[in-house]
Amino acid sequence: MATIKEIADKAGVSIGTVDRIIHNRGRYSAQTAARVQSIIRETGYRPNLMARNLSTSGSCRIGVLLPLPEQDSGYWSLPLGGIQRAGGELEPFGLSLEIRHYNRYHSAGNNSFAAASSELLSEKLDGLLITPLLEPSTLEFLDRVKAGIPDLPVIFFDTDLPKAPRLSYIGQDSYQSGRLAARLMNMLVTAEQPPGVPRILIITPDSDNEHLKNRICGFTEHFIGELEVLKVTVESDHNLGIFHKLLDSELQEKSQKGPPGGIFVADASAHFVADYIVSSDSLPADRPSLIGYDLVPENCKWLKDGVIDFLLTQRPAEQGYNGVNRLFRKIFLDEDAPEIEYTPIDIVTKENLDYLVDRKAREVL
Amino acid sequence: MATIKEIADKAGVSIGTVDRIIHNRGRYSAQTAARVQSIIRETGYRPNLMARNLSTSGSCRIGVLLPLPEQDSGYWSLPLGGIQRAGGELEPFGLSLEIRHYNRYHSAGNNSFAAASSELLSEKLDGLLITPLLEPSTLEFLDRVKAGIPDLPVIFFDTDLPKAPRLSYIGQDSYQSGRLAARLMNMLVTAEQPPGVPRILIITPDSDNEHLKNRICGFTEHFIGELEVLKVTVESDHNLGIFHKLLDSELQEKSQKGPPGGIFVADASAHFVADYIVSSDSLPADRPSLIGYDLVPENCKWLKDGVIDFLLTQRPAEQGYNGVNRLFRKIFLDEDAPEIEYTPIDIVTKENLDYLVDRKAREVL
DNA sequence: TTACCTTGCGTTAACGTCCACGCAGCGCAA
DNA sequence: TTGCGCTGCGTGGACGTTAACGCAAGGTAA
Repeated sequence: MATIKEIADKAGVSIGTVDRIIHNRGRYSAQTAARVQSIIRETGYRPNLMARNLSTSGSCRIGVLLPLPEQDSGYWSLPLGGIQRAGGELEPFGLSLEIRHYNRYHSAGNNSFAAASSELLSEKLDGLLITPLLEPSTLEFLDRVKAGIPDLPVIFFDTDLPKAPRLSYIGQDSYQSGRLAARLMNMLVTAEQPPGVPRILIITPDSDNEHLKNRICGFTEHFIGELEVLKVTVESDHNLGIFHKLLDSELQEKSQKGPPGGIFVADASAHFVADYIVSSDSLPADRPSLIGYDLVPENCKWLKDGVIDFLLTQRPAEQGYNGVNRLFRKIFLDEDAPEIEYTPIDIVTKENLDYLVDRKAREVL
Repeated sequence: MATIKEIADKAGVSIGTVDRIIHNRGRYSAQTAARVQSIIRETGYRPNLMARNLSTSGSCRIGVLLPLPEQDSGYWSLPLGGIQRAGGELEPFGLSLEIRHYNRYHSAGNNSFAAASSELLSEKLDGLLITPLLEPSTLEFLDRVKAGIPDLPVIFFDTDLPKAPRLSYIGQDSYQSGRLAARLMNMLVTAEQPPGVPRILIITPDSDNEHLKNRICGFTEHFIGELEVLKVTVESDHNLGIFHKLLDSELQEKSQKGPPGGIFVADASAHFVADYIVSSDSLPADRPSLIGYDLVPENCKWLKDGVIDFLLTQRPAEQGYNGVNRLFRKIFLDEDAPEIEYTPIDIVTKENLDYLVDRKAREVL
């Protein structure tokens, strides 16, 4: 591999000049620049990263901004796990993380987001990984970032804001996962239920979340049978009592139709429904099939117990891990990340759960 | 972070002495060694990897030994993809790979394995990643390796040889995946078949492969219904003609029992069965359910077409990727790998296939 | 005694890159 | 004329580690 010294020798200049040309720090003539550039191209020179890192005592600080880990049934601890794993693995190479959380349901003024983002702004960052759930606040934050550090690489994960100035997005195809849920539900209800057209309940918080809408859209377009959508309106985070009351009234009111053959829960709160199912007397011993999302601890428990039949998930830990990794490689190696990266949709049953939950999370169960 | 110089100052010796103690290269007294060691512990000193790598112009050469990529319906190109991806990602950090293939069905004398392994032996290697399918040859090879480079880190993937002197194993829980296949088959045959006890065909090459045995064991122990095992004896690699003849005779002889309700193919050759199903007149329009293994291109095609219902897989690309990564981190950072690492069992349908197949493989389709 | 080990250190030049300097030559204004 | 700033370079130290080398002090054998 060629070194700066060799380039310098070939060009008949000193390493200082080559270095200035490479980093266009001025102090060279256009002619020498052209000569050196062409030699660099010819030799296929690439800087030695070890030397560079040693010399600059290269630190790569990545700011991370995501909701409080315990929110959404603990969903956010999953990407957080991946983020921290990547942070640990890349620490020997000079990476450090600045992780901040915000309350995604604290909408009145969004002080929580503002505080967390301001903290990040005051750090000297080389990259930014964020979940842009609160669109206006995020855009405002990015404006301020841009004013301070003009071309800071920013990666979104979980949710996209295509119009925002981001490097790339790592996330999920929620429509397709809803479609897959429908296929599985079709199998379940014809296999385990009495003949006849099954009635299916779709449970979703009444939020304007794109993912939830898309999952439900994918589900309804591909499910064969009668569907009924039950929106559970929750002001802030979910809550067991609310769910139970809503499900009670739902099943009482519509009891003439009989119990549902299956329930599709579009977010991570399937465990609330599972709680309800096992504790409720109004449902027959022949439980409805239940499909939900995400490997939060409570969901895993009910999957193991057989109350939840399937959990779908789109590898939140991998999203976090890849986000950090991509940013690091962008900053450290100037390697380009794909603009959009979808993580695979996993189908989880009690048979393959164990190998999908990482060790730390498994200890909780 | 503390440096060697700081350690040396605190201990009242020179950096040369500290270095010799760290690498126990002799030339120091027991007392100074003890003093320096304790200071190292106190300060939590860890060597700067950039500097080390720069100084040694550190290269990390990993030898890889696996079957020919096209064997087993092209299965081996999947881990190979992961291996090459890791190789590319870690190349900036000084990693280089020496990849050699062998013919796993060339059993008479196994010249192919011998040739490939000898080639690797003549390279100056820092680590070894191998698929030990041919046990005696592998053990012999490892003996020769050990004679040359006493404690070369060796990682097995795909298949384990617990008694061999290896660092760790990265692979799959094949029993559990068979069990999962049984659960899915139960759902399929009760959902899509006429009522009554379904008859299921299990197809497997008559090899002594542990994975295949375990998958079938897991399947038979958890399937509810009538089972019939059909062993397709193949001398070397699979072959379409053999499959078709065997299936023909199978279905002719036992036609009084009616066509099978489902077929479970325990290895990557489900696509041969799919070929047979669509081209055969002896089967009704109502096709048997079909569950197979692994995302080889032909399997993916039939999954997309709906002839194969489910494919199970245990992330072969991730196995290869992790193998290289673990070795690199062992060699470069002296970081310990877990002794056994199981990759998750994925359930693949036509709905989630796209995000599980990497770009290069997708282009083939 | 001389010659030649060994032990226990210290010194120093790499490794490739970055960057703060230094310096000559030139133009320009006071 | 001096002084100053700019352009276009070269020089050399630093980053932390490695490993070759040097060198006394002491031991041993001839």
